[in-house]
Amino acid sequence: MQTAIMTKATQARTLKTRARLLEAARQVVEEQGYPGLRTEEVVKRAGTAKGTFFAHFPDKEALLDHLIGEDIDGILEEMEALPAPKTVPDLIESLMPLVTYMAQDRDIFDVIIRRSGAAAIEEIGPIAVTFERQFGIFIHWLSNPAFRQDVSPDLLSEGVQAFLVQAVALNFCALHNTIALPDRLLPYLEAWLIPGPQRS
Amino acid sequence: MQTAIMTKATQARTLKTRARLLEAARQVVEEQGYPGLRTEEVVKRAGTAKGTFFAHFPDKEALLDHLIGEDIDGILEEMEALPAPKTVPDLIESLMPLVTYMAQDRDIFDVIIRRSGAAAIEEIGPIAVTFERQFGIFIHWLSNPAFRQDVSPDLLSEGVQAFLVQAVALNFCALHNTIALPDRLLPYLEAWLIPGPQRS
DNA sequence: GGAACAAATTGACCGTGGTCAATATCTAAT
DNA sequence: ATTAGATATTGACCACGGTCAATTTGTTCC
Repeated sequence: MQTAIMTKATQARTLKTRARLLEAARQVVEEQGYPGLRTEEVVKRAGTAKGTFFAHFPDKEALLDHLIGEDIDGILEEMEALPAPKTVPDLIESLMPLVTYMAQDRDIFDVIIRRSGAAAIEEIGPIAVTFERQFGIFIHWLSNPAFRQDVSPDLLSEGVQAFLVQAVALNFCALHNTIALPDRLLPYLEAWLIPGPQRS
Repeated sequence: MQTAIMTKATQARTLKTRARLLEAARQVVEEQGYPGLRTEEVVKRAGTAKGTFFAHFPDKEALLDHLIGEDIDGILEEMEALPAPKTVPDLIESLMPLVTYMAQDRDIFDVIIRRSGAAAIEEIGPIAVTFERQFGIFIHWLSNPAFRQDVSPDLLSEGVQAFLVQAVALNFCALHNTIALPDRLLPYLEAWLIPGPQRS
């Protein structure tokens, strides 16, 4: 029987292998950090051949996507538990775990940026999912009279993401990293979320 | 005599080699585009050994930095010749050459982002320079009563860069690329540059 | 059990960026 | 012209991500 969707067939083995690969990868990351993650090492610890790795993940970045996605999900978990911030400094404080995570390593940041939007509809990865989730949190937070009301919370949310990325990116830049992340975010987000009165 | 700074010594040869490498690279890019750029091919056409390439550029990305930097400089040249835009749609139109260039290819975009801030003070690359130049243009454009006056043109300029990057990034994302770049930029920049009146 | 098919696994192999000790070339001082 | 010291060039070599035809393992039906 071959109905339209028939996703049965050998799975127990596959699932175990995948789990072993992920566990091994976690271990390596814990010991050497993300920059030290080598597929060869993962495969060695998982006790599989290299080809097996690439049968489970289209490329190394897909593994990073998975791992980083999990990390970010954990952070968002905490963020969701927080009360909605009512001032910009509060907002920044609530954002800091996420920001610090993204700012920890240049390569991680690059992967996050590259994967934050899916490259094609079929392949929305874990990081892309976390960005949607993040987006939702921001919308919720920004639907608040404490912040500007002349544009939609959706738009505000996109802007916060844009400034957040900009702040972290500048932080990696020697020319501009003398200023701490929260201090950089403050003027951005105040101007974006609570614009002052126009002159003229 | 070994004074503090003594940057003399064998140069004619070096300069020629470097020029050959760059010329070869340009040729390859013209024929195959940036994605098809292989150091081996460059080196082959320049008639040098691989090691020579890496004696002239710390890594392949440094070459890309140089080439892309030149491209962007050409675009900024045109932008500087333009009159200062007085409305957001005008601004967007003036920005489009830059935006389209950045949006042409995912890998180029990644390099641009990674290099737009120097990784260390000593190594400000061509792309980083173009971003400073860009920044200056924006400041000039935004020092205009047509745009909001409650924050500095510097801050406005940083914001424009942030939104610009965000728009291009989202454009690479299948989930969000149904909307054209100028249409995506419009709400961002109107909300950023001409915030409406606050309610309350 | 075993035949027949599907799916997972293997590891030798490749492409490409990047390294480095050895060599060739240049410059300047005598 | 010769020598010494610096600088540029070379190409064999390595690291590491990724491929694929061959093989093993699992499943299904008789």
